[in-house]
Amino acid sequence: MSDSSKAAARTEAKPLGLRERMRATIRAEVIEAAHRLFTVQGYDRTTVEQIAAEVGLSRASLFRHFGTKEDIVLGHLNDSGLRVAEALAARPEHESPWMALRRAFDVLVRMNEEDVQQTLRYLRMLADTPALHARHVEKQLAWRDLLGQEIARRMGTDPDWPSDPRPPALAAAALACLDAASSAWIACDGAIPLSAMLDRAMDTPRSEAHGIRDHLG
Amino acid sequence: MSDSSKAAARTEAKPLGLRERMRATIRAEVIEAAHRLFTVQGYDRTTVEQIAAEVGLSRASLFRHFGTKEDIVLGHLNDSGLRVAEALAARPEHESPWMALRRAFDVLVRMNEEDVQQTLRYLRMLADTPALHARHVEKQLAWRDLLGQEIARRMGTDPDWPSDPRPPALAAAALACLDAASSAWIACDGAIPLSAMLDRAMDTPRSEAHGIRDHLG
DNA sequence: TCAAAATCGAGACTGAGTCGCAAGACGAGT
DNA sequence: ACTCGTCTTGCGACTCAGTCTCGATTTTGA
Repeated sequence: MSDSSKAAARTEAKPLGLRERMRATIRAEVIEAAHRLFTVQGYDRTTVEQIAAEVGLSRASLFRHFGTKEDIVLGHLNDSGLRVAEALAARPEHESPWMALRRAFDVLVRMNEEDVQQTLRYLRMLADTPALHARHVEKQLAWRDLLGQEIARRMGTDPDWPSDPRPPALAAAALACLDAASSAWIACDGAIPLSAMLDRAMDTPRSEAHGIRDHLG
Repeated sequence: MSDSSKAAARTEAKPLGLRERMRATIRAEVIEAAHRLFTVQGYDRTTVEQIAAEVGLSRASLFRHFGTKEDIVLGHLNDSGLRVAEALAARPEHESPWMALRRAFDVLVRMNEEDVQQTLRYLRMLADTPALHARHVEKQLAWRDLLGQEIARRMGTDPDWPSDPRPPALAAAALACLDAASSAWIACDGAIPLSAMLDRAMDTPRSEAHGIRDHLG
């Protein structure tokens, strides 16, 4: 009984102590303060010291919560990646990998639609801050591995190709389409829905090659 | 001592030599010394100070030749990107964009084949050095813009889509395939030719959507 | 209530990248 | 050949990100 009650207590009741909750609160506070400073002064002109002072923390303590300055901005992307991966795994088996990827991205589309103006501002900051640009795409490499694994499962393994480049290539190509669609989306100020951009971008790699070939006959 | 001899060599070898010549010589010297140190100690454990000392320069002066530490390793990639873009522009007009991209990459394949072992070592260092990973990805963005422009020219502009995501999506997808092919190539120690990996990776986005479906149907 | 564990602040330290200044090389005019 | 304005180079000093240690404080679990 003590086992089950303990297990129940850990899982059902709040295993989140004061510490955990405080940690989450501080994280949220830091992110908000940092975004405020970033939008006013720009990312590069804002020092970690300023952010720490804004929330009453020391520089060193801030680095305990966020490993790097970039994590303050990009930290949540890890979560997003996991959610996309879950959505992909939940797609029906008979769906083609490419279409499953397209549908998995709908999770992001919905998240973006929750507050379009906010998202536009955020993506714009990413776009015109080179330091963040590099990290942002690096995060997508993690996504690629996540998605590529599921794609590989769906495609099956080919004994002739011990290291088959196709699953990661497919995942990365889809992410490239996502990026291009996002860029086009912010370029037109969200006038054309992100979902439409994504449809058009992801229709390309699949239809273009043989489409053109058919054209040439 | 080696400092003075090297300094003397630099100033006496070309007393009337042009600055550009000197600059190129120094750049080459730095790159060679840096690569030597990197392969021995690893990228992260080698400081710019060490590299500078190795070639008899001050740290600050080294940064005058290479804007960043990463540029010492990745500087030549800008050139490579231009060459791929040239190769793409030189492809016949009737070729499909996707195939033209595939053929443009042959420039890189040929470069890699010149010294396979050297290339493998170089790519391996890029692969397992996170700091370089970020820059490597950033270079890909420059390539994407370069290639995307030519792709857009070939595809023509659609007045309905002022910012069409398809050209950059196609270019980025191709580059994603290139990356996946390279990764798979180094994963199998070059046992399978890079060109074959690239063929397989780039065949994916085009054939998968209907190819797999045909397979399952 | 008490002891172990985790967190925090402070400060020193490393290393990348920037800036301003002085010294040297180049090219042209005399 | 001389010199003057300009451009390049080298270097010391500086900022900032990120790491580490140490001692003090707080949370947690019993």
